[in-house]
Amino acid sequence: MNYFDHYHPGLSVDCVIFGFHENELKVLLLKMKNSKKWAVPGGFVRKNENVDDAAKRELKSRTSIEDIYLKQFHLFGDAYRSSDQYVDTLVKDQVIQSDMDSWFRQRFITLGYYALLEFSKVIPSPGKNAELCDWVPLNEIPDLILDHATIIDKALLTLRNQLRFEPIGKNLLPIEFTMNELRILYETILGEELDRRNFQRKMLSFSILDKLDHVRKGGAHKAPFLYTFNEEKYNQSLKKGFNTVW
Amino acid sequence: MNYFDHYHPGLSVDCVIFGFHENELKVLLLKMKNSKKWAVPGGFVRKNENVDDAAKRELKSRTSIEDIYLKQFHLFGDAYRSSDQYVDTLVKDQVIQSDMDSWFRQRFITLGYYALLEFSKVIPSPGKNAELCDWVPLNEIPDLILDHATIIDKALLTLRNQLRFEPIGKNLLPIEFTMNELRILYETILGEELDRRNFQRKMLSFSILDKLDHVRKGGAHKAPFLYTFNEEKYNQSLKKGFNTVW
DNA sequence: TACTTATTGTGTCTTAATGACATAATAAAC
DNA sequence: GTTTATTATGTCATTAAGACACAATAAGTA
Repeated sequence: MNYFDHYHPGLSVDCVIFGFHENELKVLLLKMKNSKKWAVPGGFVRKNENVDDAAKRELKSRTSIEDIYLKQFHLFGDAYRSSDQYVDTLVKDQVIQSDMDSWFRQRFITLGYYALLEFSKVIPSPGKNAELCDWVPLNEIPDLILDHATIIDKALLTLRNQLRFEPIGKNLLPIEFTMNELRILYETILGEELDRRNFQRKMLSFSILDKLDHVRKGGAHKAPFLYTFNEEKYNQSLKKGFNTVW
Repeated sequence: MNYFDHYHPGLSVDCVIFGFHENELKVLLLKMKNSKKWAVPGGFVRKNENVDDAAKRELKSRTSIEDIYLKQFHLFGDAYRSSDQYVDTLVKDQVIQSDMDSWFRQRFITLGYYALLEFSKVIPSPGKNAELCDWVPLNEIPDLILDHATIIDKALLTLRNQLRFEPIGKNLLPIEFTMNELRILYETILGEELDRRNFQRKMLSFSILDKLDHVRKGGAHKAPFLYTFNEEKYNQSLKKGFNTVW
């Protein structure tokens, strides 16, 4: 197969896939074949395919999930973000066949997407170019290829700013969750501690959560109430926006 | 000259250039040769050029301005955002020579940038592919090629959201301006009226403006004081951000 | 010159949001 | 039954926001 015939030249998409598990924010990464380096899942764009759809396609094949909260956040377009040395190692390690050499030696720009999804629903699948596909906590990111560390940083930064416009917990948490879990998610994304009581007051003031009549038993101490997003109210509030400041 | 030898394939940049003049927000547009349609200034990316630099280059050649506040805001990547019919008219109207035909018939994705600059400093220059380069008020946008109307809409939307992170007046207004001019700029971008007195209070609370000791004479009625951005305080505040909400 | 007019400069008041913190309730462990 | 850690809820002072009043003044008018 000749890549030049089927894909848009010099363009890739990379997806920073966020999940929340055991009170930690994690990203789904691929371990490269015959290498210690990891990478953000990514792919190429078919000639007649919307760029957004290429990202969706890659996401589905890595996670098995179809309906995904997915947003482009930045185009990484520096002239020398890839290099010949990098492709040399790919060929040497037999990650790519030598007949694809000229495709991979192109200059590539890459469009970064971030995805939010419920950890437990994901079935990680490495695909044919990777030997492993796994969740990695944000503070344990391993050595990454190319500028993928930058791509993750920028995704997190965008997510942090996006928090002002949209309560992203809806996409990252399971149907039922405690206020504590929601707050810890916010703290992780914002990188700062929030007062437990004030957070709850503010969150409830948005009127997008339903308090359920049962609690999460099993842990030590007092059992916390469970909450769920009220889809209808959530969508209504989303139109108006959640930030009153201007 | 063969475009394929010099430029990154299937990629363009388009710049939505904002200026503020006579209390109106305007964009700099190009009128296409032999056509009634207008376009946002744009260009291609050289093979060894950062994408950002390609946008800067285009901006400099249209406005003569070197140091520009410029931000990428969205990649427009739908598969059929261009069309063969469109290129047919370009060739027919001799906007492009027929030997460039195959270059222009590629599928193009385009990266949208918005620029903020001081109206009076700009020297509009149409270049060789347009017959006119002129400022157009936002509510008088003419018929535009391709998806350029969408590109402008999205730029304005991004600018509106950006207002929460950065007082963009600094880039759009001349050194000295009245509080009234600053407020009208905000009202235009936000698309809503703001209370004159509350706006002033809020703006001054940021402590990034210096009140000058002279006023703007000439208009009828009481002469308003002039203000200027205090560069040092502005940059300090920018680090912390201007929005207290989360 | 004195008056009119439209606009600017500044202040007040009420209400809402935020930040800091206190206390009671309760599930699990001892 | 008691202890312990956590959750649920409330209070209070401070700050920000929204609505609006009134004095000051430059230019035009009589």
